[in-house]
This record gives sequence, C-alpha cells and structure tokens, in this order.
Amino acid sequence: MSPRPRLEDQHPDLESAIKEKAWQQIAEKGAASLSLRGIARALNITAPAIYNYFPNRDALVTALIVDAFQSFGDAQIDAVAALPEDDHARRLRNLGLAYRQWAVDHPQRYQLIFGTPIPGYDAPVEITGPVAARGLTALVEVLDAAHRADQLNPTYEAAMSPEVESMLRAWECSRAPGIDLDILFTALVIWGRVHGLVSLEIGNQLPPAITDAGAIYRRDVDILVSQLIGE
Amino acid sequence: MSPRPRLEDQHPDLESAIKEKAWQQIAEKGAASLSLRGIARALNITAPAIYNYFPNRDALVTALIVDAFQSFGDAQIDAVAALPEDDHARRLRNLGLAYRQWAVDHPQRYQLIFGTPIPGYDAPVEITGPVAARGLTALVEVLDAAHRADQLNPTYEAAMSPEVESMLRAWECSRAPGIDLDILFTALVIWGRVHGLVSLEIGNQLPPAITDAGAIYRRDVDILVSQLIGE
DNA sequence: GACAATTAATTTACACCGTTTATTTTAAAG
DNA sequence: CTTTAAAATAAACGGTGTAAATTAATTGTC
Repeated sequence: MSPRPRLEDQHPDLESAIKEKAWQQIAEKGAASLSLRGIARALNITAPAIYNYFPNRDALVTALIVDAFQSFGDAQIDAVAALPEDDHARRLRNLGLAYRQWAVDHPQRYQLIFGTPIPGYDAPVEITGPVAARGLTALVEVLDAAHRADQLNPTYEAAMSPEVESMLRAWECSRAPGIDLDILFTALVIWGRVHGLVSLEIGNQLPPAITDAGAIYRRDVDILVSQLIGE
Repeated sequence: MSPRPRLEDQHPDLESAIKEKAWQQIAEKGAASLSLRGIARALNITAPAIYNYFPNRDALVTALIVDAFQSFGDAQIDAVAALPEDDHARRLRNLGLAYRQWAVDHPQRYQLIFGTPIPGYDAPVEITGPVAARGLTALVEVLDAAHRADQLNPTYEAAMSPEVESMLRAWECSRAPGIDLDILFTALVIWGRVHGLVSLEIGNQLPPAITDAGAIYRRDVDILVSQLIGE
C-alpha cells in the first residue's frame, strides 16, 4: 500500500524543484508573473501535479515568502555576527547597510515579502509573522546591547502617549521580554525609515536624478547611527 | 459623418464611469483584482468597449495612478494651506500627519501608487513622474521656508559625499532650482521615513501588538519635527 | 506471483482574464 | 436617402488557477 513514485528520475525532490523554478521565474520576470502552469511547463510537468505538493498557488507563495524571510533574517544576523560585540555603532551601521544590500541583491524577493505583487494573495500572518520577526529581532538586540552598555542616546525627551506605551508593552511581553520600551519604539521607527528608502529605491520611485540611491541611503544610515550612538 | 453616440443614456461619460467603477472595484477587492471584464460587467458593457477609451488595461491603470497622485498631492498642499506661513514646525507636522491620513483613508490608492499591485504593470515614469513630484514638492517648500527663516536645525555635520552632492545638484537644477542641497537630502529622507512606516501599516506588516500604528507614527513625526525645527 | 490498496500524475473541463478581429449598429454629414 | 465614420458587440485566441475524473505505478499482503 505505497504510492506511485514521484518523478524521481527527472526531479528527485519535486517540491524543492518547484520552489526553485518559482524563484527562477520570479527573478526573471517578476513576482507578479509567477504562474503554476509556467513552472509546470519548465519542469516538464502538468500544472495539476503541483497540487500534490502545494494545495494551491497561495500556499506555494507562502512557502516562498517563508524562505525569503529566512534568507533575509540570516543576512541580518550575519551582518553583525563577525563584528566585535562592543562596537555598537558599527554593528548598527552594518545592520542598516545589510538591510539594503539584501534588498538590492534580491529585489524581487524584497517585493515579494514587503510588497503585494501577487494578485489576490495576502499573507497568512500566523505563518509569516514569526519568520518575519527574525530580522527585526536582530535590530532590537543590537539596540538593546548598546543600551545596556549605556551608549544609546535618548532620542526624544517627551514621554510616550499612553496608547504607544501600552502597545509597546504588549509587544514587549509577547515577543521581546525585558526590552526597554524606548528601544522597541526606536526599532520600529528605524525599520520604517530603512524600509521606506529601500522600497522607494527598489520600486524605482525616487526622482530620476537620484541615480545612486545607495549613496543617499548610506548617508541616512550614518546620520541615524550618529544620532543614536554617536557622541 | 459622425460616430455612433456613446451609451449616453446609461453613461453620459463612459470614460469617467469606467474609472469610477475601477476605483470602486479597487476599493472593494483590492487593486490586484481589478479587471476590465469586471468593470464592463458592472457597467452593462462588453469588455472590448473599454478599448475605445483606453488602449489597454495598463493605460487605464496609469490614468488611475495619475488621478490618485493628483488627489494625494492636493491633500499634501491642503495640509499646509490654512496654516500660518511662519509656523514652520506646525506646517511640517501637519504635512506628515496628512501624509499618513491620506494613505489610511485610501489604502488601495496608496498601494496602487507606491506598491506594485498590478501584475505585469510598471508605471511609465514620463507620465507618472511629474504628478508624483507634487507631494514631494510640498515638503521641499515647507523645509525651504523654514530654512530661509533660519529655523531649520543642521541635522548632520559631516559633509556629503561627492556622489550624493552631485546627484542632489542634478536634481536641484532640473526640478528644484535654488533649493539648498541639504534640504533636498532631508526631504528625500523624510519621504522615505514617512513612506516606510505608512506602507508597513497599510501592508499589515507591523507586529500584531501594534494595534494603533497611527500613535507610533505621530510620535515619530513629533520627533522628526522637534529634531528639525525644535528649539 | 497475483491482487488490492494507495497515491502520483495526467487528462479533461470550467471559469476567469486581457486582447484581437470581424461585424454590426448608429447617428450625423453630404 | 445614402454615405461615412465611430461606438459597441460577438466571437475567438491564448493565458491563468483549479476541480474532478481518470490513469498508472508501486508496494504490502495473500
């Protein structure tokens, strides 16, 4: 009572082969034009065969997104792994540079993760959420280390509004126990700042005169680091 | 030798009716699921009839984008129109708040403009570019006014890299003659910062604990304004 | 070794999409 | 009227995701 064998001769691991071809298609023609039939064609397979590995197209996309988040999170973690643990400014700076670098190296993946390039698809947060958190966690950890070393400048003297404070506390309890609320706020805002410039660049939405968005980005990161950690 | 009349009985201005229904569909089911056939169905029209008004789907989308940019630009301009011309901090703050407000009020439009929700579509910059610039221009003008009133704090002491400087100068010459390069840089960076947080909120990509992203955003705007114009 | 059970893969089909072509309808101009 | 030109339609093509039915291949059991 065992199944018909998969097409092991041609594709020892069809599930991986499908994802691989999907990435290939995304890299070539953009995430929007990903198609099950196209993947099947490229693999000498019929389209419905894919349904043995993914219940539908959205499930495949979700799997791709999870992989991409993993890769992105790894890049963030790697960005600080080799740096001295007490050079908080350099760690933060490298984190920022690595953020953009990953996006520039994999623009389609970045848009797949942070944009909405797939018609009708919206990510199931219960699946993508945890993986997505990894990158942000790296940032929080770097900020927290700098804070514990007393090298983090206070960014804003005014107290948080009660709403902000309670939201951040809820977040802290659920995902980042023991982290200072100011740090969580700063992490969120940095994330937005960095994501904004990068997504404008990737999306080709900056003024045409800005031919090297990376240079702008690097200066912004420098400013950010100097404000937060600089003397 | 005059043409068959348009369906004036049902739709006095079919072109507008098409765009209107398009917006309606976008608002209801997202920009990704906009379909010519769906629009036609809703208007009791056949799909190819649309081709008398728009050469193809992308042209319709471009028209929608232009309209959206117009609306967005108006919102930005209106945000400062009624404020005293010398209250630069308030003007900047209101500009920031209006940015998010428009996005929250019209999330689908925002994604249509700044995301890539339409499969296979990419905006013709020569058409969308000029309209897109209006919003940014409003920001530049507010910053410039504050600068001329000597109320703009220097954000960063280090000199710009040559690449950044030459890019900004090119931009200044072509679109913003007479504006200080530091201001242009600041405008770009503010844009990214604001866009980033808003697009994360609209895209539902913030941690679930952040139930009121607006509160976070407002604090970030306050920080921004206080850094730039604060005492 | 034959049989039944199980599952991968294909075939077929459906409903949707954007778009093209050819055709019809219509109103106004000559 | 008749001609003419434009608007709308009808029909068709190739594309998509996906569901249902069918085929094929392998393996545990007898």
